[in-house]
Amino acid sequence: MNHRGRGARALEQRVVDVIHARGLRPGMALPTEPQLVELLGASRNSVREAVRALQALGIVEIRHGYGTFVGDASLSGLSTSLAFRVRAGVGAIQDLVEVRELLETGLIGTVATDGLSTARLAELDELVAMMAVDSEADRAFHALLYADCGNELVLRLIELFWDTYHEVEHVLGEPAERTEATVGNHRRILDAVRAKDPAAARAAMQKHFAEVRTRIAQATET
Amino acid sequence: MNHRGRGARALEQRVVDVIHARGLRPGMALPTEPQLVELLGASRNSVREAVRALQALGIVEIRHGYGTFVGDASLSGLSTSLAFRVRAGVGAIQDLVEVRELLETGLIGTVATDGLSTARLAELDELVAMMAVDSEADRAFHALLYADCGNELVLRLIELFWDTYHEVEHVLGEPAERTEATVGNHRRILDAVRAKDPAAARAAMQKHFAEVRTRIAQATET
DNA sequence: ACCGATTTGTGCGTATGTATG
DNA sequence: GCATACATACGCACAAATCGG
Repeated sequence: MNHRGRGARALEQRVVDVIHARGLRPGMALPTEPQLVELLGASRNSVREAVRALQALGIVEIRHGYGTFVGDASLSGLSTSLAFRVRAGVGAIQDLVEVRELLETGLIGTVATDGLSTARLAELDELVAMMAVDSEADRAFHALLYADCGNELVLRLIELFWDTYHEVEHVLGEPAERTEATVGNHRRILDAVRAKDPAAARAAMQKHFAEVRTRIAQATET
Repeated sequence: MNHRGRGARALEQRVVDVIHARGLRPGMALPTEPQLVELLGASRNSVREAVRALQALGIVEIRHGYGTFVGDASLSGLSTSLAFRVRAGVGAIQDLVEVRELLETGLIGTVATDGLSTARLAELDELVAMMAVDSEADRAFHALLYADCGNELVLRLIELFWDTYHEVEHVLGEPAERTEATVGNHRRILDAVRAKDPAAARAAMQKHFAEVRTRIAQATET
């Protein structure tokens, strides 16, 4: 047994340790490859592979011919991993929607309790109106609904799941028509938020996702 | 000279394409490095860097001296990315815990409604008993609680957020003692599930996370 | 328990493309 | 345009790990 742990992953961690030890912030430059080779006592290949792995996780950002910089660890790694997962798995689409439902039904309760500004409500009204003809309005609606919840992570996650869902929806399913039912569901959600009625908001959200699920079930059966 | 597309990311995608094209399922072997070199027309180092990036995302699993295999995209490798994000100040620990709370309070309702087998309940009883002395029992409890929910994705996500939380907890805070209050909260959750009382289960879960949040608030103030 | 084949891990050298000054 | 520094890519050789005979 190596007291250093598995060689491959150990190097990645040591690069991260260098970042933390030097107090490097996102956007700042890492030591150059020769410097990392000298610091970590490993060959160029090993260092490069470790840095490449960290790039896949969004921890560092490599710019050709310029240098390696600290990244912001965006959720792009989760995105590609999820995309692979839904293509490999069978029931993965339902799982994806169920996660969205868990997050959004929970969040809509707090949003409805706290309430939204009249300006924000007006923006959402407009998005609902456009939803019948513009599929992008749907995404914008869900994003804007939780924009003020103060949780950046859950915002990114909802956007990420939404994007992944629509990628695979287009690949493996029919183009979902923006039916009157969909628009009506979103309007009910918005009305409940405007009335500051958390229970009604949750119920409307559940009804919305229930219809999404049935639409998926129909598409996957064919 | 080289093929089109950005060298690094393009190779990763092409390796993934090979997996999809051959219908490789998780656990099955990828072509060997020399074969990938032949298939993709790239050097061995480039292929290795691409595969290492995929390993960081859990898409493939590399076993020294044996081969490279399709991974299950367990998302466990992404905990370092999320942990880095939190430590870099991009996201907050509270956000992380809030996402866990949203997922688990939503899930525990369905679990309590459907009920669990007596065998599963006995296992959970045992984990609660061990929780006072074994911190790993806490993770196992939350994992086992939703093991039968039929949603593999949400399971992995809960594991991911739990691992990330405990990584940053160890780095930036004191080792959290398994207090009697923690054990009691988990017992209350379990009792509510046994009684098939969704409302009580959700309430117990919220109480659990409320105490986690206060513990975080105390740690971040110091 | 050893051997040998296979596969991944590591190290080194060199050439090329790219951004900065 | 030129020079410098850097990342990128390629090729080769050897070490380490695993499996099956």
